[in-house]
Amino acid sequence: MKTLKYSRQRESIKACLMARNDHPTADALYTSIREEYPNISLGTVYRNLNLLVELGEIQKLTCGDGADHFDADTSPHYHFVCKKCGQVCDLPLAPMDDINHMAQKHAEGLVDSHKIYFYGTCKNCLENNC
Amino acid sequence: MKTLKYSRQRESIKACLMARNDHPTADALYTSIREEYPNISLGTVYRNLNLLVELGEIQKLTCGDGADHFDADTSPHYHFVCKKCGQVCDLPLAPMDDINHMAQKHAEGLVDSHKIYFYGTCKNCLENNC
DNA sequence: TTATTAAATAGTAACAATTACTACTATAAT
DNA sequence: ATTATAGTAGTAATTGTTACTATTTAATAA
Repeated sequence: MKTLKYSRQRESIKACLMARNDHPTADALYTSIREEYPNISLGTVYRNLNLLVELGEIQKLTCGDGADHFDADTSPHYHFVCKKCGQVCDLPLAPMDDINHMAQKHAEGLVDSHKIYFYGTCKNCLENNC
Repeated sequence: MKTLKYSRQRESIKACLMARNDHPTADALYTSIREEYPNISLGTVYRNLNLLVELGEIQKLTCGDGADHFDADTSPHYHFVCKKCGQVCDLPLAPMDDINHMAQKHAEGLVDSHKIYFYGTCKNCLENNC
């Protein structure tokens, strides 16, 4: 089997993601990591992000703006997406554990998880009439 | 302003989407429309799908499998995505009108809509041990 | 330590989904 | 019919992401 080997790049990617409370795309993360590791490869960022998702250490958000976003917080919570500026942020709404069961009653297959994305206009865009 | 002009291609795209209860990608729709219009262009399919989304006549689903899916039913309802085979289908769970308000209490911006994707294994994949 | 093995990397090429461009066609209003 | 303009087909370009390859690096054992 394939044993995981330490890499400072992977550590840096995870640390960098944990340090921010926005939910950056792979490319945005790549840009900020290059400040510390100027010649890290974009492929390395993508590969490690996917690996970390598989390991369950981070999660991937697909909110509909073309690029995937990443979140170091894997505990169940929801996200708000601004339709004007595209920012993605946490929405501290209590996780609805019951809705998988509610959905299960109406589903033919086996439901094991769900994602909710709320859409609207963020505070900043409201104030600046974007 | 830009006045909308009739096009048989657009009609066909909408009719074709309404006729199916799966939620095809642009490319899948393109394939089936070509049976009737053998030289319709993929760009035309994309352009019209986006136009119909803007007009609010159909909706776009971004469930995380790389390609966008389209749904002719714009009434509020949710979707189930099979993690094995990737099929996307309706989940006839009563729309939760209240959760926008619940989310609003915890959001800084203005919440106006939400999408829920349920994930799991579809009936067919369960039966066939996919 | 050094040698060995396999995982990870940088850099680049390839890929898939989508959009943009352009010359031409079709619709609708005069 | 004429004209103005939206829409199309076909293709090129763009974007986000993955695959490939030669080289480097981490873990393990001699």
